[in-house]
Amino acid sequence: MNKEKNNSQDTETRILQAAEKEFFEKGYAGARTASIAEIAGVTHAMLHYYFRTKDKLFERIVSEKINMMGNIVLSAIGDSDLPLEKRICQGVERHFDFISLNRDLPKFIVNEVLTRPERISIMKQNVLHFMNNIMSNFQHEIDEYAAKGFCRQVDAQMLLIDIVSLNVFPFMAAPIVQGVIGDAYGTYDEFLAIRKKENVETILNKLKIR
Amino acid sequence: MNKEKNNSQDTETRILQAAEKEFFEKGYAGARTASIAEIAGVTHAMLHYYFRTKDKLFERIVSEKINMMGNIVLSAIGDSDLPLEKRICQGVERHFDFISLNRDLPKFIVNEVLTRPERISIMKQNVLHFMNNIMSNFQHEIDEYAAKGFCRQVDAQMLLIDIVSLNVFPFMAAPIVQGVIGDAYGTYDEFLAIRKKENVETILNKLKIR
DNA sequence: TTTTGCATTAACAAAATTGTTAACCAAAAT
DNA sequence: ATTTTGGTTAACAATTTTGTTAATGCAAAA
Repeated sequence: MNKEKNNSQDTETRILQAAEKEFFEKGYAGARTASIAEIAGVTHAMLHYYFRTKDKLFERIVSEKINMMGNIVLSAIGDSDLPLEKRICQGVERHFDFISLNRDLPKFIVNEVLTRPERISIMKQNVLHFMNNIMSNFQHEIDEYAAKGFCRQVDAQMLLIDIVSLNVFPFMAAPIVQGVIGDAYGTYDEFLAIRKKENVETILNKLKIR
Repeated sequence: MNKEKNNSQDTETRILQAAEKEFFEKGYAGARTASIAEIAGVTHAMLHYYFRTKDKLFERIVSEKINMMGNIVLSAIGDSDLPLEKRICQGVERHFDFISLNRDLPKFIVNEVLTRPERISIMKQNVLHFMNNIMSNFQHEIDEYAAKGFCRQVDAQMLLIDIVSLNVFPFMAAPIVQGVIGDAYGTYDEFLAIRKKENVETILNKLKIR
């Protein structure tokens, strides 16, 4: 009985959501504007009405995701007001959880951002500026702990790369990993829970005095 | 003076090489048969003459690469006739070097194989069969060393995933990593050499008794 | 020498994909 | 009441991309 009203806001966001799904699954080249429109439940002329071209629509998604990628990396460093071990535990876990909630994001970044120089530099501008400060503080904190003999003198940047490497891989290569492990750890999500702890351990191990 | 002879062999392989380059750079959807032909230096009708369709040409490349992927993973386990520590050092290093020589392979596998169920199962068939035997031997060896008190009782599968994670990431995410580290380690290839050692250390650390 | 088979080419056809237009409609503004 | 505005649609145009065909050349076999 209640007529559908003219809902410009709604269709725009529906197109954006559909576009994200399609671009994430198939990449820019593989995505079809007609599919996006179909997923969004609108005619494909609407897509062009709102976003003009496939390219402009894509850029909308990309710039959104480039920002997310900043958080994904920074979240791996943890809160600076916690003691070092806690901080690192928290950092690894938060980073892992972040990716778990955005499982296709790393692949998208690798394919659609890291292949184009302009986008790489946008990402650097948005992330790197923060990063350097935070990282040098982080390195200081490690150095202090190491001076007191509480941990080894590890390189903060290397540690960050370790964390991201370990956390990203089980999501990016999920089908292979699943093939290798079989059901030895239960469902894949159960494996991931175990893997998360494993990664925390691996990182803490690098810090511990032998 | 020496006339070019009818060189069917040559043009076929030229097309294959060009196809590999194009598919690796742009993926299936982004690749253009006309570009492939141009890179190969032949008319694009030749491409269809030799491989019929873009799809068939692509499958040729994919099946070749699926086999390489078997090696890439298996190389991470090392030679079973070496003592455990040596074996792991060698495994990590060989795996790292393998990827270093095939830097675009992991991305290609993630995008073009892991997204299609049929191809995943082909890969599993080609890799998994070997893997299980080798892995269970590997686990046995670890267990023996651990029983003697020479190392910790670690999970072989987890260790393998650690190795592959750590080794693959600096290549797949090279532009970001480069952005983060800047020139703190010299050129990127110099960084990679350091990173290789770092990865060996990280893995050995997981084995060492604390 | 003629014929046969294959490689090669250019031009063309077919299909898929993106982008545009003109007409239509419902609601708000005048 | 009528005009205007913006969303919506269907049909169409333009472009890009894949795939085909008929004609040509050329080297080795018959």
